[in-house]
Amino acid sequence: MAKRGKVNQRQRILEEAAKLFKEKGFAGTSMRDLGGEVGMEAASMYNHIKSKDEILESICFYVSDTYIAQLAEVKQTEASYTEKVESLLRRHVHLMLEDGAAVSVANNDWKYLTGDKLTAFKEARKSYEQGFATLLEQGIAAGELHPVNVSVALFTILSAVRWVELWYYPGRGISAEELEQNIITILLNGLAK
Amino acid sequence: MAKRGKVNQRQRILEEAAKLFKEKGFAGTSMRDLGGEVGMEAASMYNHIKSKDEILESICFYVSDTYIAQLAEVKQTEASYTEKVESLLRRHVHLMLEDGAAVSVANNDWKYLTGDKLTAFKEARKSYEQGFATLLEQGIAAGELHPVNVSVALFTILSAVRWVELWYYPGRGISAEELEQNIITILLNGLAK
DNA sequence: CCTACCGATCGGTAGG
DNA sequence: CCTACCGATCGGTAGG
Repeated sequence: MAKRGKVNQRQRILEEAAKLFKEKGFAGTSMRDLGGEVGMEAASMYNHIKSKDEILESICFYVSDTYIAQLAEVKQTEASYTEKVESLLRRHVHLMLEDGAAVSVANNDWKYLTGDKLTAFKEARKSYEQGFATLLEQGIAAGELHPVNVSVALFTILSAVRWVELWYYPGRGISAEELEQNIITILLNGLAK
Repeated sequence: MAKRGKVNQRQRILEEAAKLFKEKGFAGTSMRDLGGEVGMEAASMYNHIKSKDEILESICFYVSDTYIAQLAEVKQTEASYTEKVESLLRRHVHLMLEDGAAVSVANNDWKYLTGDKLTAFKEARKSYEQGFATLLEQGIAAGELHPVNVSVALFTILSAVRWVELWYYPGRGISAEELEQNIITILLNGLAK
């Protein structure tokens, strides 16, 4: 029998919640729905989590923390700016493939955060965007990248990856590596010959 | 005094609903919230609409109908495939700028459609995607576009435009024309030099 | 971890 | 277009 510690059960609740929130939205998912997936009465889950809001917070900050850590990793690398952008892009695709439900929730349901948590999440996101934008600016200044509007480039890149989670599953007729390479080719080299 | 016919009031309800659904999600918006924005009791709106679900349907199908009409327009044009793709892209950005809230709802809240309407919406979307994909395939076959995976290219393009509505407002330090041109440059010519 | 239950809020209807 | 109200469902608590 697998051990069912408090931590494990909490983790299970968070994982099932991410799947349900992605599918039906935070507001569209009831604690009774979630209980059904976890195999527990709604009331029983309150032994492992504080509130429905706290579940959302855990998922959103897990994602924003990961993004920020990845940016820091890439920044301290010794590589050209083009390579740094490419590397960050690959990490985006990877996280999407590994933890797509959580990324989806952080992208779409962060707006249901409240108070301090909402403020903190917006700040984390802004700080990540600033860091990424700086990378693009440096790449342009160094003559490595086309002199496009940095904000437009930033959001185009960030959005371009978001569909992956809705579309990709192994056995799609394309491997994860090919998927990644295709996205990078389109964004770095463009569609037109 | 402006005339307040039944049709006008219905239109106002749909417009306010699109804004609220975008902001708080379909499930997160109550009919009382909506009544507050429209300036009417929740119960009174039922003289103009059949149900909350019907509001969502009207918004989603307005958007999918528009997309499909734009695709048909572009397809019958005499132009290179690259130009057709560019033209379709420009229309995407335009609709986003003109009717951002509705586009946002069709992108994010279509999942709350039910029964026949859900089926019909999915089919409309699939038919649009097929049509767009065919354009890309033809462009590749003609040697105009890089030989990338068509599905990957399609979804990368469609997603790359979605952030516009969340970010852009006149006075952003960039005009609508520049915005459009930057997005097209990035997607067609790529970021790297 | 469950049963029983709370006050609040939901979409929607009746009747005027 | 409003008042009054319906049954259903919500997030969450008490007590065991």
